[in-house]
Amino acid sequence: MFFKINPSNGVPVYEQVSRQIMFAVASGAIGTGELIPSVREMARELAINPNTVARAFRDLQDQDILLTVRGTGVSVAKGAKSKCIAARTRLIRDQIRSVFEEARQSQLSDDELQEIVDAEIQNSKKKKRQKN
Amino acid sequence: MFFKINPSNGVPVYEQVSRQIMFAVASGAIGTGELIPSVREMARELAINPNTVARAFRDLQDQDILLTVRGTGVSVAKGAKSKCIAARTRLIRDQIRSVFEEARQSQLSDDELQEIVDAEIQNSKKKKRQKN
DNA sequence: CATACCGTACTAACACGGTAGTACACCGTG
DNA sequence: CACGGTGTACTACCGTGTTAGTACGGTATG
Repeated sequence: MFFKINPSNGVPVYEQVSRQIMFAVASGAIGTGELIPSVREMARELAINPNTVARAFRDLQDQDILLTVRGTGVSVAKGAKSKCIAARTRLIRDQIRSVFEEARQSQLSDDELQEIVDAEIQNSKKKKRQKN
Repeated sequence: MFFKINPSNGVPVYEQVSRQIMFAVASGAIGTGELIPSVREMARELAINPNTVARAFRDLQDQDILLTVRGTGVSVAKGAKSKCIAARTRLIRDQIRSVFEEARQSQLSDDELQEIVDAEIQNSKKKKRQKN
């Protein structure tokens, strides 16, 4: 459970946290029923405020992705994995759609857009290979 | 000079304004030396505050893209077009890179990412055709 | 029962984006 | 010169994201 937080990203920190948890559940890094690190511990690891982590937990709890037991901790709810996989796909797709939309209205040519996308997707695959 | 502002986009309004002006210069919609609408007029058209427009103007002026003459108005600086074209490409590329980066770290598979990208780029081309 | 850890709730403070309103200096035109 | 339009500067205020600190109730463990 070591993810990265970018405080100057525009994206609220609490949303970055909830996304990363969702991603971990989607990829199976955290399994159903498994306990996740506590608010305080995660806040310490990520060097952010416990309240910010708590907010992320609350959001995920409202979506029935996390299940919290007072005094014990927070675990992954039953059926959360499929929800997280769907949410992940939706999130990435919406972002891609948004960028393409902006590219379109900026009068960037289809060819140039395709060129950039191809170059970056190759770049991304290369990084993935380096990581593995 | 009719662009769209999305106040609940996460992207600051003043940045949306400066981007749209850059895009207009890049695509040739506004030529070098040409006067652009005044702070107050643009604010009225976009239904936002004049201060927000003024901030966008100031940013572009600092980048030597706009040239302001007190009492007269704001015009497009010489050599701004190539700057705007470069900035546009950089902007789109950075956004795409950022999304791919998030997709990669979310453990989304290359195949699934490629699938989403292909579908959305087709979608984008279709919209462009509809517009023309 | 005592302790430690858990999630939760609350208030105060700060930074930033945005709005609102006002005032000022400059330029073009009549 | 007077007037209107221009960009600019400034203060005040609000909403939101974030931090900081504190306090409370519940649970596990000894």
